Amino acid sequence: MSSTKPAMRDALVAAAFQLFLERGYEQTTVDDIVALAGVGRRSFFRYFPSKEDVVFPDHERCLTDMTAFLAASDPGCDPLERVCEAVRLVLRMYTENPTFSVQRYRLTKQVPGLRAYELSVVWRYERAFAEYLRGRLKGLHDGTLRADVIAAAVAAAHNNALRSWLRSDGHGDAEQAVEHALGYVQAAFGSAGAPAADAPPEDVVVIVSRRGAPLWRVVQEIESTLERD
Amino acid sequence: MSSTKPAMRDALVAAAFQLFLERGYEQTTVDDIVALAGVGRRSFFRYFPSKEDVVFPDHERCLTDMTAFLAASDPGCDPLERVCEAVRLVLRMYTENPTFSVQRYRLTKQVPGLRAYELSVVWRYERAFAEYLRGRLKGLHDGTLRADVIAAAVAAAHNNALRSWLRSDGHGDAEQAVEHALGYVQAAFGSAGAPAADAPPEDVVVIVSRRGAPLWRVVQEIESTLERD
DNA sequence: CACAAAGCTGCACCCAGTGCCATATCGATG
DNA sequence: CATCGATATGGCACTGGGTGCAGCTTTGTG
Repeated sequence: MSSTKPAMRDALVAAAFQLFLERGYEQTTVDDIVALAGVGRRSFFRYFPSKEDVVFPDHERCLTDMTAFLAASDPGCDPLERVCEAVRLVLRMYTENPTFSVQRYRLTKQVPGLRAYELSVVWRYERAFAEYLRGRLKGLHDGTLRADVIAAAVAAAHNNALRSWLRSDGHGDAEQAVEHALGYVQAAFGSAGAPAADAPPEDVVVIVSRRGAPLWRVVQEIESTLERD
Repeated sequence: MSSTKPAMRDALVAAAFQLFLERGYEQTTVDDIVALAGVGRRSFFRYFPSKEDVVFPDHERCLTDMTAFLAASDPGCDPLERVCEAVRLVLRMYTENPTFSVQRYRLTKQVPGLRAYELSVVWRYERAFAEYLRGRLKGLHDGTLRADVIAAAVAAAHNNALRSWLRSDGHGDAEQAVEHALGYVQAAFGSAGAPAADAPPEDVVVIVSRRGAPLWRVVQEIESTLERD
């Protein structure tokens, strides 16, 4: 099986986090880690391409899982909804190990190098969203633009909720927070993507403004909404 | 003056790019660069904290400029519009040196380390947007969430347009492309932020619908629009 | 038991980045 | 003009992440 092998890998992660937490990330050398884990230095780099990778041991797996999840989508489903579903998948990875996630959050928050690394990881998730959306929105006006913007918005919503949960030391309800944040994005782009292959082009524009709104405001709103096509 | 001093800095950038373009980034050592520039190795790190920084020589300045620009905003202006204005500022930095920007784009496209670095740079722009928007949307429902999501959307729109311009080798019209992309974002979040302090609550409802539009579509649109508040 | 494949280790090496100190350059001042 | 001090530069040695290689051990298999 795939879960019984990596005893050494887990030992390295454990040793690394123990040292990171008691001395700090930059004050810990790879030699320190392998000494504590009782393995050779070379073996560390067999399991982790770089020192930073040991902080995000499961992201690679999660990323491939998520990509596969998107690839296996029903071609008729709502693309935005599907991406939101993928986000919930990612969130689950964090909530499965709350204490670990919180510890990692504290580390990444104060070590610039780790923050940069995390950024590149998050970016890969966002790219996965965008690639999927590009495929679904292909042919539509501004398809790739929409795909990129929506992917970024979804990722930002996820991060916002996740970070607030992490700041609460894993006490709040992460699922609910993410649900709320995704709701906001879905409201903003509400099926602004592909209205499913079966729905023909439509021309419904709804503007809700408030009594007493300055006229220029209403006009602007109409213009900008129309421009969406 | 501030523009007459950094002869050495410019020489280092020139030497670095010459070597990067003819040998590749990773095949070029810092020693190679300083040898070509005819300066001491230590001086390189005096001007650039890391080898990667030499690829983005002006981002630090641009970032502080942009932050100052946002900080100097009229408190009554439309926040989203202001952020879009800031984006145009960033774009200008790219379009001022098209050939340089295109060369850099080719480098970052194929060197993972540089891509990661660029990511962290872009992230700082996005954070500047988000911080500004957080200040402007403070107190509103989901203020920070909106700020983060809108900032991400704006940055994504900018990047989408910028990258398409860079792929065209700087031939297309970058301004127009970014304008179009920003238009999409403004349509999606059309002043969903603060309706300016002077605008009191309004209650105007305008519905533009094409004859024969499916009713569920209208309802969905109404829901999503109402939720924007 | 023999043998091969895979995993682990140590070693030597490259290169980015840093701290420290010596030197040079230049402007102000007596 | 000489001197002094601030600032810019250069050289040097050192740390530490990351890699290629070659040898050793373990494990599974006939």
